[in-house]
Amino acid sequence: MAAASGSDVPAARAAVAVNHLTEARDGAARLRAFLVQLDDQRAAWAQLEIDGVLTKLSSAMSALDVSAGSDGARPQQSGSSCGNKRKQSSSKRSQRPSDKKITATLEDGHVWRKYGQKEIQYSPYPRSYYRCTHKSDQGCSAKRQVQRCEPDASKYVVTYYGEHTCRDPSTIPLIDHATGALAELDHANNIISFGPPSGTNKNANAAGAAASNGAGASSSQYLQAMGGSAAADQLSTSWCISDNVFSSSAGSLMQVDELIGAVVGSAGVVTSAAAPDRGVLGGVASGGRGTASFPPSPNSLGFVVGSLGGIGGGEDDDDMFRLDP
DNA sequence: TTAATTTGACCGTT
DNA sequence: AACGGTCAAATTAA
Repeated sequence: MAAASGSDVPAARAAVAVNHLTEARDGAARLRAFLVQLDDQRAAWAQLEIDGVLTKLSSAMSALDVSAGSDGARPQQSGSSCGNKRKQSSSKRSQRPSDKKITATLEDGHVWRKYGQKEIQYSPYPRSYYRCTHKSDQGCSAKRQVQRCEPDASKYVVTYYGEHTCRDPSTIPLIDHATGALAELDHANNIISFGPPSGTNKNANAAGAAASNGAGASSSQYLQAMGGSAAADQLSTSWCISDNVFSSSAGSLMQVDELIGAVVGSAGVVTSAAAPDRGVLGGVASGGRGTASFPPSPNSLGFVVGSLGGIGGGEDDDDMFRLDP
């Protein structure tokens, strides 16, 4: 690459600038690390912003063509001093989310059933609780919570808990060959699978339903940003894996996780490979009556799942696999 | 009629 | 005692 460093900016001044940039980057990284510890949707939003700042800072540093200590920002997570969490009792409350993301659509390839909604303190928007539709069917323990994003009401903060153990075609996260994240299906082998394993994506009846109105408006542009019709073959919602940070400046889908370092360290930020979206959109638009509740899960796919003769007991579900002393 | 959503009550955790 | 997660009866939609 053309060195050209000296011609535009005097080396001395460039060094000073880089020094400041480095400090700024470190500060931003620390702030982000702090935010990660907060389990707040606003914090998540702030992280997104900080990611952008970090990217810019890195770019600026690169532009100055100075290699300012690549160690730069260290995550410093698990704040040994400032963030001492209590205990992690094995209670229903402290089930840690396997994934958390800000998204514009509620559609994620799985079929959910809402079982509750609560007003949350200090939050203008209620939180909705969903569980996998196949909980009663197959005892699938996956759950998710959805809440409008406070800084940007057109988006949602979706937090996932547990993994899908159901075998319904519509809920099987197909394997992402790119990542090679196979194996998942293994532990659930004992289940009979109907129909073709992959090809049968029921591309939702997206039926352009898209631009319906109000709420939907802003989401359409969002979808477009996410690459439109990403082949349905990779809707892998990467459970627990979470190693990607989607943060194209235009704003797209990002995963909030504790992988601060990944972003901070490198200038070039990842690219989104798999948008866990199927091009369905309905979701957002349809709901909305008077109350500020969430739209029902757009599960228009009528899938008959084979009954697997008694999986487990059935009723007392609720506590997933946990035994309360 | 069945299935999904709504909504207030209940209960465990903090 | 407050808050948040879940239950379950009532209601609505398909």
